Amino acid sequence: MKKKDTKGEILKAALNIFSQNNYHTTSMMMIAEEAGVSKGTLYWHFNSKEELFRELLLNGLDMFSSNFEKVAVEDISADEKIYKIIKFGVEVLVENAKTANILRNNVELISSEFQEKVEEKHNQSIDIFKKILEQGIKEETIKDCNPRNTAVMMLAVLFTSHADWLLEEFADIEKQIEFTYDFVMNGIRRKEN
Amino acid sequence: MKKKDTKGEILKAALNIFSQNNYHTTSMMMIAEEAGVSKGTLYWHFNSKEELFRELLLNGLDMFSSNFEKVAVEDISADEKIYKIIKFGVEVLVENAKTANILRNNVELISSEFQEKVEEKHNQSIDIFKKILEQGIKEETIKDCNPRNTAVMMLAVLFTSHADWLLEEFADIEKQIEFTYDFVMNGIRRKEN
Amino acid sequence: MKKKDTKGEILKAALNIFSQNNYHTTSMMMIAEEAGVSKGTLYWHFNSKEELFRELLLNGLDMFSSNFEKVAVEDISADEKIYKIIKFGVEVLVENAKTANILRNNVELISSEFQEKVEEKHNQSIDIFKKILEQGIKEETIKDCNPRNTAVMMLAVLFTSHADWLLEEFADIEKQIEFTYDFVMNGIRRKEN
Amino acid sequence: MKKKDTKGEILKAALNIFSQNNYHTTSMMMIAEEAGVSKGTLYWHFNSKEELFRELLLNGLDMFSSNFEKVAVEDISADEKIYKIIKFGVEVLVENAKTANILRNNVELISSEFQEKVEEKHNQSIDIFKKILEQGIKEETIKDCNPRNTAVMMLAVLFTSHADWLLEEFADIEKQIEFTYDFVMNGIRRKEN
DNA sequence: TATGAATGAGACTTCATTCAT
DNA sequence: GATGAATGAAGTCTCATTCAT
Repeated sequence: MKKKDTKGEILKAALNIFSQNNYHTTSMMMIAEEAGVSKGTLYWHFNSKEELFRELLLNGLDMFSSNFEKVAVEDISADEKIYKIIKFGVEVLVENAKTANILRNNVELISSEFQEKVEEKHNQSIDIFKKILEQGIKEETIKDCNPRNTAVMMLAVLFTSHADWLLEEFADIEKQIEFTYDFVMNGIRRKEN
Repeated sequence: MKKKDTKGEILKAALNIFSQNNYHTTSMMMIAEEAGVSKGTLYWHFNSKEELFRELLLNGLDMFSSNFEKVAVEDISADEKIYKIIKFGVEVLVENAKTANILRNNVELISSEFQEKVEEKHNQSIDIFKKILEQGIKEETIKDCNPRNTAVMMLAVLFTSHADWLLEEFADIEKQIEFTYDFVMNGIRRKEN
Repeated sequence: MKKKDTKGEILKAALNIFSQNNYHTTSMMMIAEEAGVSKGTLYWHFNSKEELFRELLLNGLDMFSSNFEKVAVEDISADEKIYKIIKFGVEVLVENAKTANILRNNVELISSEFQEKVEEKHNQSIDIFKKILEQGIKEETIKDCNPRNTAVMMLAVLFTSHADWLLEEFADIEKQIEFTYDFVMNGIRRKEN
Repeated sequence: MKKKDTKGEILKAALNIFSQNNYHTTSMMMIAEEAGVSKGTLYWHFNSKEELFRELLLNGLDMFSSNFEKVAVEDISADEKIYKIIKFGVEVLVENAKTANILRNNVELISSEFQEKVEEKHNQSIDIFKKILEQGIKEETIKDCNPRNTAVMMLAVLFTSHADWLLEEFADIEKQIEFTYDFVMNGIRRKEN
């Protein structure tokens, strides 16, 4: 009784292919084959390669910024918010390693119009981080840093690294969250007693 | 009486073009035009587009890892080494913004053989950082973290973020170095007195 | 209680679209949208794009040749026949501007088999004109020209020109008929008294 | 010692193919094969299919309007000018039957920008005819007609018909010229003595 | 050394047509 | 009768690469 969800199949296939390659080395043919449909079918469901890619990438970005936002408005301390965001970030990055790869493999993109949209999302996330940091400064748990630059660094830490490791040492996500949180909060210097 | 250094011109042109675009959106024609030579000339000096790109990218990576290495073997404390490396990293990233862009815009690459070489360089840098961290742990100035993961994070912090800012708040490189060093060493938590 | 005349709607829509574009720039999708039906419906009523187009074009051609024929067999002088045919031609061309455009925009066509059919209709019209001219020669009102070539020229005059003008000077159809008739009958030379 | 004139070969091949088919039924592949070069070579010499077609069509149109202009400024009577133009038109149309076919087969075209250029050339020719007719009216050899409409008709007569016949009855171009001239000047009515 | 014409594989995309529902 | 998803052939165009000069 259930209809075939071809569009879903295509998106799944595209996720696979785009995460292993990048926008330019991925061809519509590759996606069609992975999805088990014809090239024409791709164009029935999406107007262009870019539109298909957009849907994937923007969905991915949304997954982050929307959740960041949710944490940001909770009625908890900045410290807890940072922990939650890192926890969420690491978990999602691990579970959606493919999406994360698409994000990573396509920093640079196609049409500038599109690029702007991506940057906008990026800036949204940075703004959210910034506000949390400002809250923390007011609460006197975060030191009086430049919030914007610090936000950029936190995002860099969150996005750049995790997928690379998992296969190696941190099979244990919990440890990875702790590690990341500690790095961001305390840095690497040994506290002298 | 000095001959035209055509190969040099080509490399300079390629640096310009590759830093504004990426590997796949850059065509040999664009490079030839920028260099003021014909496409054929490109192929006299380089066997392929990939080889030309390789020279640029690998040179860029070398610039970092070789200097990291130099710092690593100096007879100074780990703490000082970290400072020097960050200082060097930020300065070079700023001065060689174009090369840095190539690195950023082409995380993902072409042939897997090439990709391995890039990863190898990357791992070299990580190893150097790791050793410095281990030195620091022994010296008891760095806390007892997982050195490899910490090294990855330091590299992420160093590479991902700087170009974005410069135009904005940190016209002053010194401040940027301080900021980065402080972030890595102490994190963002406020020290209670 | 009248049923929806879907086939009629399709033909009307096709007339609109084909008259603004031409066979190759008109897609089945465009016609389907204009008709407010799905592409599948088009294929229920017509076996192919060509068949749909054929119906339109051949209908258009028929409108002319059948009326020409009617005039041809009337019991009037050749002179009167020519006037009637020009009158009819101009009027119909004006009223059925869309059909006329289809005729004009698709001189060259698709399958040669089809093309032959179009040429056949064309030749039918020429033959009718030829006979009228021969009648006129016998009646000594038409000069002793080559009737076939003259017929071709009359058809050219009739079909090629009218649509272009209407918007300009001849809002008045009567004048246009007079002008065309005079051009064909008397040419442009001034009669000397 | 003579170099291969590849661009010339391509144009010749394109003329062949475009005159037998039309813009949309002619593919770049067909032209490449006819010219004995690869598809890529077409794009070395022309930026697009449209540009290639443009060169052919606009050249063709120029051939006419430029020669019309030359006749128009000669110091002869309007009557003689008309004869010369018809003579030239018929001769060229016959010799360049292929170009003439391209003109005929592509009344409707591609980009509207292009279409405007074609219409401009068309209007140029009409203007030239108009001026000649006005001269004739002043000289009292042409009757007092509407010059613009008459010009349109003359052009229609000139362009629509000739190629079709030659194969048939008028192997003799001279006769064809006479016939056309007579049709335009005197129409078909028999002069009564 | 240098050029630029030529090549051909492969990319994106369109669209007439089919067919299960 | 009608729908719309699916197909696949065919078309335009790009571009790394080669090669005769």
